[in-house]
Amino acid sequence: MKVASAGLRKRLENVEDQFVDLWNNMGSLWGISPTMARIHGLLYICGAALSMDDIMARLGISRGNVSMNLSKLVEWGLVRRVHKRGNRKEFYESLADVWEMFTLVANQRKRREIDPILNTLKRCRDELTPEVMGAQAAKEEAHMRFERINELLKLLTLLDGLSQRFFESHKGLREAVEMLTS
Amino acid sequence: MKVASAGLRKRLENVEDQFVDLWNNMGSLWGISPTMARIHGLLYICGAALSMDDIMARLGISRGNVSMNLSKLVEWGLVRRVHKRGNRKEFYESLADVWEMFTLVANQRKRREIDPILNTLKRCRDELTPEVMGAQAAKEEAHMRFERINELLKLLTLLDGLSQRFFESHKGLREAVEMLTS
DNA sequence: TACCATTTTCATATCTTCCTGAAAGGAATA
DNA sequence: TATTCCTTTCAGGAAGATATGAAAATGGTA
Repeated sequence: MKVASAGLRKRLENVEDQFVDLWNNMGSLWGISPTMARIHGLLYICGAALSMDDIMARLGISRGNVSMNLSKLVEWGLVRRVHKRGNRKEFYESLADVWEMFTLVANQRKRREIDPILNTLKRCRDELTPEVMGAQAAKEEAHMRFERINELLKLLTLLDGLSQRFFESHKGLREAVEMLTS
Repeated sequence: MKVASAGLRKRLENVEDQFVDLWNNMGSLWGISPTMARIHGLLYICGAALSMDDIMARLGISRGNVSMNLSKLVEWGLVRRVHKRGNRKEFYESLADVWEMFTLVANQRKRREIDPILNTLKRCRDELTPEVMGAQAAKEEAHMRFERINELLKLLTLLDGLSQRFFESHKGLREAVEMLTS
């Protein structure tokens, strides 16, 4: 019962720490480096605009590290820079809308990772067609490989379509909710 | 035009190499280590049962490495051991059904990674309820954090439900197809 | 049981990724 | 323009993840 009657500040910090740690682990799932995730986690859970020094102190991370990861977060669009008038420092704050955050990441990963994969797969498949291989394409070995690649393409295209549908805009969210509650 | 009239074997190897390489990159997406992915890629695209020596030779990987990664693949259920009678060696072959492979990985990652995250999140949320915090829970700072965690939980629970629906069984596949073609 | 073929394990080496701190760069103020 | 405050960059180092290869274990065969 060590936090039974702890001060508010202490309790909040306790929750924040747990959350940051959780976000840290989730990073790999989102394809985000752990430290980047921790910083973002802190900004999200605090809900306030923090300065680099705040973040350094709170997470025990060096200045350079914070700086680089913050710029990546800004690039991703998960975090935005905030100027406070009368203060030279820059502050940073996270998007507040989880759905927006999620679709941002999903769409970017699709573009950066999924689409290239689909293209390579198509190239592979095409190298096994009769147009390219001539009579050799009919050989069992070639045909089987063609089929396997094709199956994969069909599945990935399907998943791609689904994710488009759900993550492309805010409408997807509503649709998803309806789908599960109907 | 270097492969214009190449031998069948050579052409197949060429495609196989591309595919293995692609799989290697996809590994990170599936939460699978690159080498593990390469081995699995090779087994999938070849569609045959290969021995450890085959794999070592084809991918240029050491025996110990192949051994360890193969056992992980077997653990995951993506690859099965095959005994050929009259041959002491063990052979390994990949599942052939891409949908099955996908659901296997999805379900396992859910269990290993998503579920623990959901639990931690719930714990975090509960620490911010009036039951635990008393009057402090009403403070703006505490309430805001509670809301943010709750929003996140709602979204993740939704996504979790969707994935359940799609990846739990073969029915999910049909449903997904219908959804996109309707 | 002794032998041989094969696989597994694990200490060590290698590679990659990430982090630090100090120096350089920028931009607001005086 | 000089000064001050703050941020970015990056070479070098630390930590972590992977791979190797040889020794130990396993399990079939004679």
